[in-house]
Amino acid sequence: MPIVVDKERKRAEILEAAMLVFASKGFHRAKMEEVAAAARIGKGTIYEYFTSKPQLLQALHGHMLGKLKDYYSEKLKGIEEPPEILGHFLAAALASFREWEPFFYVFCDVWAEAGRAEQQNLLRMQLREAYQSSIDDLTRVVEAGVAGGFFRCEQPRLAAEHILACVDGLALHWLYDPDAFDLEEMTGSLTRTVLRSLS
Amino acid sequence: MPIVVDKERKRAEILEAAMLVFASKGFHRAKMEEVAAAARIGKGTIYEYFTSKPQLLQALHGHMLGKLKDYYSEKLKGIEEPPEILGHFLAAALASFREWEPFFYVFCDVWAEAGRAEQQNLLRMQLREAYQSSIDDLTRVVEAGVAGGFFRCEQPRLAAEHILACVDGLALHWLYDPDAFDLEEMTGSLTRTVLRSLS
Amino acid sequence: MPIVVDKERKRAEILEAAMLVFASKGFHRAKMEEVAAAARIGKGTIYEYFTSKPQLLQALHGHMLGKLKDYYSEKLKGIEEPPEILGHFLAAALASFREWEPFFYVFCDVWAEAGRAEQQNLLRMQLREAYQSSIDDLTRVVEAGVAGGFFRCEQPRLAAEHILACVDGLALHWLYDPDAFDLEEMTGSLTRTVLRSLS
Amino acid sequence: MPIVVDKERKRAEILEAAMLVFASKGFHRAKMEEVAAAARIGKGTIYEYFTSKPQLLQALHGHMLGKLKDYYSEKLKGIEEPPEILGHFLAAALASFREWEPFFYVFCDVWAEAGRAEQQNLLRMQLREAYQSSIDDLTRVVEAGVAGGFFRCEQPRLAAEHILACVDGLALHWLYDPDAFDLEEMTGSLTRTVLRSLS
DNA sequence: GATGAATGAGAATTCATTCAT
DNA sequence: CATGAATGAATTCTCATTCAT
Repeated sequence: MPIVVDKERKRAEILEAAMLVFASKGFHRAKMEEVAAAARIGKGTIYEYFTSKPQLLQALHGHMLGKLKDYYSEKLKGIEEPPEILGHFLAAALASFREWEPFFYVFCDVWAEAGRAEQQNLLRMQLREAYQSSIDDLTRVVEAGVAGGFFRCEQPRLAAEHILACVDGLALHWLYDPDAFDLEEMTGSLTRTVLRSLS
Repeated sequence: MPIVVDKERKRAEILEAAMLVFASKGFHRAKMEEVAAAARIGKGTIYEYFTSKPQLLQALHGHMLGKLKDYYSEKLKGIEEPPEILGHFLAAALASFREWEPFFYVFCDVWAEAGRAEQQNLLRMQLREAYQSSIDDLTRVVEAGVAGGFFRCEQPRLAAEHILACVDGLALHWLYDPDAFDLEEMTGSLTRTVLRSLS
Repeated sequence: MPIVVDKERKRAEILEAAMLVFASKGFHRAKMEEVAAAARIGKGTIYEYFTSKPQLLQALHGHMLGKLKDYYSEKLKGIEEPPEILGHFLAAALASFREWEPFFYVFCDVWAEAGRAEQQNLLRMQLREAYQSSIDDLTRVVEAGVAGGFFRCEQPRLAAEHILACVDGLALHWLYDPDAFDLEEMTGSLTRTVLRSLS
Repeated sequence: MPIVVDKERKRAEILEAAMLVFASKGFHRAKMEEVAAAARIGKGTIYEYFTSKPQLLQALHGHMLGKLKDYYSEKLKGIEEPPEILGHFLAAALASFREWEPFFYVFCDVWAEAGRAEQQNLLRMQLREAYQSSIDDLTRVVEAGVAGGFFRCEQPRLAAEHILACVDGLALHWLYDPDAFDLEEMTGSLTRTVLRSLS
């Protein structure tokens, strides 16, 4: 089914274009026309793939979540021991600040958009689910670590929350002040702190 | 004889109105007219106090930072021992999620706006300075704790970063999913984790 | 397949509409919406062809200069003898007061707008060039008349200035007081005076 | 009645301020507040002396006409012979281009404003009367010249029209292109042409 | 399916004017 | 009288979206 593949590819191209444009100009300042230009298609064509600008952002968000998931899968492939998983996760997370910087700018737009509850607010639901899912994954790692005798932790889910919150908070801080701290140094420091707090 | 007006008070009233309106509708969806209505003044009057909508957001951000500072001063008044300071700080921080919820919504707008560098981008600079200042304060607490024999910590500044990042990340998560965790439980858990990581 | 439009024709239609609207209400009192309505298009469409209201005026000015040029070319076609050229020119000029009355109203707006130097002030430059060009043309006629033994004139350029200034001044006066003088009578009188001053 | 004198003086000060502001920014771009600032009074005070912005322009126009009249009276004082009067008038007129440059900018605004007939349009009537009056004066000079045997002229009023139109046209041209011609040279040339055309 | 010309709802901002002091 | 804080009508310009081709 080559036509379907083609459609899928074009959709992805639009999303990539949207990401770059939204990241550099901000969701509200970016024009659909600019996204179209970046995707090398006509303005009207976007509407063949997405119903509206907010929906495009939501789709982009979903797309980004998927790419992040792939990124982590890749980085954590074959790693078995919970402490190691955590270490690699943190390293991957902090490394992503630089590698996926545009993502984080778009995330800020998502946060700003998802904030106010509206007609269903799919964006907010999507955000929530993504968070839940991440916490779930991380909680499982911590639990596995406890089960395997690596960690000691009475409330694994709360610990997972701490870890993820820390990563998000650092991302935000780093985004607005890349000189605030050294990413490599921070990776080491954070890993040590997290592992120590679980021992 | 010209009408005498407390310009400072009126300015503050507009800022309070802007905060509520921006928080509930989002910066971009909110109209200046709505802010004016909320402040019970005419549309044009806002421009006697602020030069533009973005500048109003920036001023609001500064206003909010000031109020948060006062809030923390109040909550930490008279507390001397570093571990206690940290505990009260964390309690105050998590309590502020609920108490100052509108602030956090506006912060999301600020993050989205501050992201893209424009004419100087005062917003970004203001954000950066506020962050630096918070980190400085927290670092000093950790250092005092080390000096007083309460804590052990080789890189107080990085520890301060961890703590602040964690708070911010939790705020964000809680904002979009108030059921994600119980605030009181989290306060205890976070305090324990932080204090343990410094012992 | 995109809609094919004769952009040039549409542009001209907007300019014609703008001329009528500006002429009847004045540049500053006319709304873009009125121009659009007169051109039977949507408000936003004007901005597909012109970047701003002042730019529309400038474009209109250029358009009018072109039409005036065509008008004179037409009126003077095939006339060879310098005295005859001058006579026909003056007749055409005074006749244009009535025929192109809207033009002159718009010229008043142009004069008022072009006055103050701003970002380059294309309007002023355009005005200057048009004037220069007219003076050049008229000077050449006078010179040809001198060369052909029809006229005696030591400073043809200054003479050309007199003639053109006289026409413009009369236009202005007639515009605000059509009863000030009889156009036909004035045409004869002016022609006689000009020709006598060159003999 | 010192109070009345004071009122009159203040009114004149506002008019002088308005002239400078209107001349430099244009009637429509100038703000009442700027006029007030230039007159060193409060914004509201203008309305104690003038009922509206258009009325201020109209009053200013009247004020300027008066000053011009005084200027010419002064320049032509004691001159009796019609040819000399004409010569001095033309010299004064062209000299005024430089000396009273702001006047001419404001005149452009007046032309643009007076153009469209509205509720009575006092401005237009004022303009017309001023023109009539000038033509009358000039006609009388020509007639006196004819009577005195200095000139030969069958239609003195039309001749007066030519002269005045020429001056106005030159003013306009010079205003937008001060390099178009040399004022002194033009004065001589114009005087010679005018006197010759009347001989 | 793709396009981009056309659209008009919508919002920020301006500024002449008013009027309480 | 003079003032300048307050106002809101008015207008430009933007841009997401539509739809004829």
